[in-house]
Amino acid sequence: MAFSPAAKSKEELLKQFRRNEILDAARDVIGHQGVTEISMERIAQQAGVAKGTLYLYFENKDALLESALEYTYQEFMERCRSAADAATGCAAKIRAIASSIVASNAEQRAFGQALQERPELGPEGVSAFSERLREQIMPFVEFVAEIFQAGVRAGEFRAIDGMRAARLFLSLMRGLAFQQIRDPQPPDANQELDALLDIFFHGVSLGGTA
Amino acid sequence: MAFSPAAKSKEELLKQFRRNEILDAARDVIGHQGVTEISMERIAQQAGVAKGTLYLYFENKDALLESALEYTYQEFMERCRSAADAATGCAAKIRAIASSIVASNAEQRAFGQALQERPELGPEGVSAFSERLREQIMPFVEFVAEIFQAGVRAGEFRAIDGMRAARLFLSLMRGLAFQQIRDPQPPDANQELDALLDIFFHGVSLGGTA
Amino acid sequence: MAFSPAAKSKEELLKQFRRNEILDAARDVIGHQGVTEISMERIAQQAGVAKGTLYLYFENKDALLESALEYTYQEFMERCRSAADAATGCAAKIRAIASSIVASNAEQRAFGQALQERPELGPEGVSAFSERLREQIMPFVEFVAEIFQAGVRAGEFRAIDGMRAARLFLSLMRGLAFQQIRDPQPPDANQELDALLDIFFHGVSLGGTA
Amino acid sequence: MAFSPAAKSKEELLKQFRRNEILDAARDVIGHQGVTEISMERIAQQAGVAKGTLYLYFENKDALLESALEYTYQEFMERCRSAADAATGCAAKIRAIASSIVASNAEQRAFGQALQERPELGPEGVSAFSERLREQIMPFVEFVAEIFQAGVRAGEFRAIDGMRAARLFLSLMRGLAFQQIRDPQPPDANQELDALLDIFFHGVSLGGTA
DNA sequence: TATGAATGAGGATTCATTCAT
DNA sequence: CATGAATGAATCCTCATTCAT
Repeated sequence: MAFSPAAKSKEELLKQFRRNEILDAARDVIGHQGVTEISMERIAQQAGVAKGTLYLYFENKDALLESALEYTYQEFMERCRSAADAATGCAAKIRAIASSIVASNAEQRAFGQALQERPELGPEGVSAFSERLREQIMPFVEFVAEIFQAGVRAGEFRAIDGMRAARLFLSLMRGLAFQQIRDPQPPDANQELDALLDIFFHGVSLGGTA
Repeated sequence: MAFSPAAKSKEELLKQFRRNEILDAARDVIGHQGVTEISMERIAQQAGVAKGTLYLYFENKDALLESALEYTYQEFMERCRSAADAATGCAAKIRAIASSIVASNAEQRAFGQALQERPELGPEGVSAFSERLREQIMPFVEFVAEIFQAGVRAGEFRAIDGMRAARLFLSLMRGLAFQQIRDPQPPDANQELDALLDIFFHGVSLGGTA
Repeated sequence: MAFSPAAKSKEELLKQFRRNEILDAARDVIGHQGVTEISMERIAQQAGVAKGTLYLYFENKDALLESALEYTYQEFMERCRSAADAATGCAAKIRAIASSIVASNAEQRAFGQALQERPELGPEGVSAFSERLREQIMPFVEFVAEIFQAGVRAGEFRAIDGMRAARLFLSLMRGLAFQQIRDPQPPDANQELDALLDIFFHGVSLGGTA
Repeated sequence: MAFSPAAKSKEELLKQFRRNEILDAARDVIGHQGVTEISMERIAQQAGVAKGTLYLYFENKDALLESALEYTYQEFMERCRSAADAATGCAAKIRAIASSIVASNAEQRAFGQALQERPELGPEGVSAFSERLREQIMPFVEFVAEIFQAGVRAGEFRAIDGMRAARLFLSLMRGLAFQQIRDPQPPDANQELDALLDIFFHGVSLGGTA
């Protein structure tokens, strides 16, 4: 009758493992078919399980996709944080994050999708879906914002608003991801990145700060 | 108007008018439900016509959506061009375009959607759909790029690549649109725009041009 | 004309004329597309009138098709009767009818269709449609039957039942029509007819009448 | 059975069984409504399954209908072959086939439909559909033709062409089926058959072979 | 009388979800 | 737990029919 704690945790682990297998599969499918063209059938195939099994691990399709996006985001944001932590100086941290994003993007085209945040779910934010994604992403945006703030305090950056800089920076990265994904023959990502960061850091204007 | 090319007879005009009514309806629905969640039923309701009527004006759903996006883009790009032409100086032209976009966005939330270029169609970009949209947009991107080039030649801007600057600028605008659309209580768009353009023009770095 | 019974006023005549034009068009379309694949649109195109106009002359689609089949049958049966009347001897009359059918069939592929009597309308004879066609055809079957009866009385034919012989004969003709219509490279119709009539007249058995 | 080729596992058998249940249902519906007026809804009702289930067993409506006709034809032709094989003498084989057809027809009114070979698909015969049916039927027509040829060689029949005799014979059977199906109060099928075969075997002419 | 734009019921097909095994 | 056959709501699209002009 009584469960041995070991057995229990083993089942827990197995469950977790299965869950992640499914999320990996979902991410792959997202990467190949885009977020909205996905069918449960296809995810099940990719994960090597039966359709019904998906419902043992996830409430429904939306929950699964949401988890898959979260999962991808988490991994990606983790990577960015590590890269930032390893760098010295705020500009360097920003560059490190940018490089991480470019690398993630190269590895996981799905990320490019995820980054675009399922805009088809509508601007109203009605769907709990996009709401929760926002919640996921906000801490990361704030993390980047703080780097900018620190840079301002450290005298590395102008007196800009951290959040705005963060958003502009991430828009830039999204645009780059977009180009790399959509362009049939995209230019070298790192060159492109350097050129864009140059503009981002120094502005387009000739005269420097007003 | 850009969308009623040489409409002669009364019937032609009426047909054109109806067509545009439907496209308006589609744009509204896109604005409220996102591109992929739309049903013909819903568009028909919004347009105040029967489902079958849609098929008198458009081959099928994809053709209708494509036209609706084109329609929105055309109108929007037209507006931006006019604003740019009316401004003197390259920086001023860019600001004028930015203001147009903010205004368009305020009026037509659907535009925010359209601007995001149907990413759900998948990374492959295979579909003739997204391909045609790219073709629509490219001339506009080049138009903006040329403004930057002119600015460089005129000594208003640093020696930046026009296309990259244009893409960065449009990413910035997309990010702003995104914020305005998604944020439940977005900050004032014009203030926000000014702050972002400040960063865009002068960069985040303190030292000005390297 | 057989189908304009006592048309008096000019308007009546015009109406009758229009009606027949439409029926011709319908027959042509039937000949090209089969009975069930026909659309009112297509008939209207062929007749050179607007869709709505069809409804000025016919209650609905079924009534139109029914009339078109009747029209075709009438013309065809008329032709067969004339041919039979012109021939001397019962076997000769039968041959004459057979030749008429082959000729009609060659001219009007639609006839082949019509001859097959819209079997898709179901065996139950539920539809008033197939019922009325039966009524149209019966007199003609009886006309042929009487030729056989006369042949029996005249000593030209064995003591067979006229109706059965008529039905067998018409089945034979239908089979021939079927072959000519469906076979991608049908053999010469007249040769084929002669061979079949030979079997029909003399039977397959070697010994003659038992 | 001809329709369960090498069914091994229990699941295979079950699947085969379900498939046949659906085909039976389709055949019934064809028998009642004709080939073209059928809806998937109706077939599903008759089979006692949901609409979607039909698509688990058949690609689409056309594939289902095609299979249903094939299924009916196969069963019917199998039956005719068995009857023919069991009979001695060519005339007897032909009679045996005729009896089988009459019996099949009595049991399965749908057969009468199927026998009429979907003429609504139009004279062009372009559709792969009717093409495949032709391919199904041809071997059977040839089978009957060979019986006639054998009869000629054996001195039972006159020097007739086997294929033509076969076609005439099958036309006769079709005509009989038609009568039995359409006539509100059809005469006794066997009496009718005997009378028609009498004409078929001995011809209508008095004089025997010319 | 003639038109043809508009209608909307009807039908094929898909796919997320359930549940008996 | 896992399965995958079955379900049926939802969606696109067609086309016979109507009716304002």
